[in-house]
Amino acid sequence: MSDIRVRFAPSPTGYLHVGGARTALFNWLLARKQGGTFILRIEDTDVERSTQESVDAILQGMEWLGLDWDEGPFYQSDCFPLYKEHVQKLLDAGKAYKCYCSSEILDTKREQAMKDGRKPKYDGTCRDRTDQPADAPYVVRFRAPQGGVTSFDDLIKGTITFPNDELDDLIIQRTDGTPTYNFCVVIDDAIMRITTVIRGDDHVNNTPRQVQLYEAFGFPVPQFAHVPMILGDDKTRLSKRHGATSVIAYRDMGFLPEALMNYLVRLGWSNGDDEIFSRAEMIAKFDIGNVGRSASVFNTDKLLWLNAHYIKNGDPQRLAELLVPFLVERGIDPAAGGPLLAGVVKTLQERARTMLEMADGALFYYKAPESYDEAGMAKFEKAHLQAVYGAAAEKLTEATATTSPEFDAIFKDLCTENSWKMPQVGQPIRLALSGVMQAPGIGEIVVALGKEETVRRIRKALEAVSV
RNA sequence: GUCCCCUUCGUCUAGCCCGGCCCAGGACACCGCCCUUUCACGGCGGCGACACCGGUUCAAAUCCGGUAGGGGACGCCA
Repeated sequence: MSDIRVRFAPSPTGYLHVGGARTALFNWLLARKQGGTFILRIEDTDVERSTQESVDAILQGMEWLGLDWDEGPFYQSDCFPLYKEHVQKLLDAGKAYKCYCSSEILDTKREQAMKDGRKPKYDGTCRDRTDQPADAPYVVRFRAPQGGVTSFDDLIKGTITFPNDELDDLIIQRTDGTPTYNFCVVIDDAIMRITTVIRGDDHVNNTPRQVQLYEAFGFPVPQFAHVPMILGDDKTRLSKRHGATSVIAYRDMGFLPEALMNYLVRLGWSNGDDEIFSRAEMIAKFDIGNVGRSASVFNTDKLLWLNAHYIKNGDPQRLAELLVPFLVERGIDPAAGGPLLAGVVKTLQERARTMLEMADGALFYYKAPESYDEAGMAKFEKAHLQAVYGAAAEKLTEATATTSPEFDAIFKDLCTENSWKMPQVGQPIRLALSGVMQAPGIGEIVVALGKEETVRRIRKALEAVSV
């Protein structure tokens, strides 16, 4: 048991997207590997944009992935008094000051600076102001050190140094008295005794300010690890316009949580040439130091490949349970009759890349074909089809045909007795049973369907070709 | 614009810290062949990259410098 403490701190302004999920995963992995503590904290200081729905969506996403936390969820909105108290401390120590500049003035100054090609930063108007306008609204700003540099060692990117003159006096408390993000993270991470801050690298620019805040309070500065972003296929920041980014959307598209986890862990991190990682393996092998420094592109093809792998090797019983909602969506209730779902799943495991594909492939088991693939039927003479169906129906009726070897024997007999070639028998039967040309092995289908239903479908096909 | 970061096959990456084993390895995708009663699975093979320029060195993907390109940040959002 180590005393490493990490946290995942999403802001509840939307669902859990894959980028956030990966950040959560890396935190979780580090905690689990080292026997540390993984804390979930909801950063909802922006009351305007935070919603309960988002909180629920985030928790749902984490639960689906199996990212369990040890403490929390804590809500920053519950801690306002604590932040206030710390703002006051800084004020009392002269390390923060009240600023009466209106946001309008600030905005115009910022625009002007951008236009002039200067870095837009607070000009320090109120930094040394001595008068205290009585009722004027104000924000509280941190009195950032001037001159010199602030640097920190990043576990992933190495040492990063910022000239202090690039940093301005950031607002730590808004006009309405609420604290701002950069201030809250520091207080929270310090109070929760976070030892390692793992977050997206869009935060590196915030880090020096936070370090200064830690130092102003005399808090120990945690270690930082900034993980690179996940990009869309056009190499820009992943967003809705790249398609699905929500973790739950992947579930609904028929992805397995272990596949998404495996994909995410390999995005930006690697362990030699290994591609497949079980939970236990990723925990055992994960090393934050092996995380790459550059952004990576989200590639659905590879995710699909991993998903296929986990479907192929999954437990049929569990897959069957996961498949039910997809079937119900297609108007089929496997519990209402028809072949045993786990048996159906077995015939589809090597063919489906997603549960959605599997559901589509499973439809014919529960709904006898009403029509037959025309191109497929057209390959055979009508008389041949009639002969095959007639002979097959007769032979199967006599047989037990409840196992695959049994069916194979019948199948072979049909071929030899009539001197037919395998495809001449196989394809017509496949058509009769599934209606389509691409389906699982006929033996598998027959076993799943059972003798009676098989015979029924062949007779139905016989009728169809006899009119 | 300013600051910070990044740069190996189309994509994910190994190798880089500790130069030679790398005319750069694996995986996905793609192409071909084999297996096969369909589709898939699987097997085998192919295509394909060290951003660029200079320097250091007997030797550089690996070290140093510069250039270019990309991303991020610059908010009383997080």
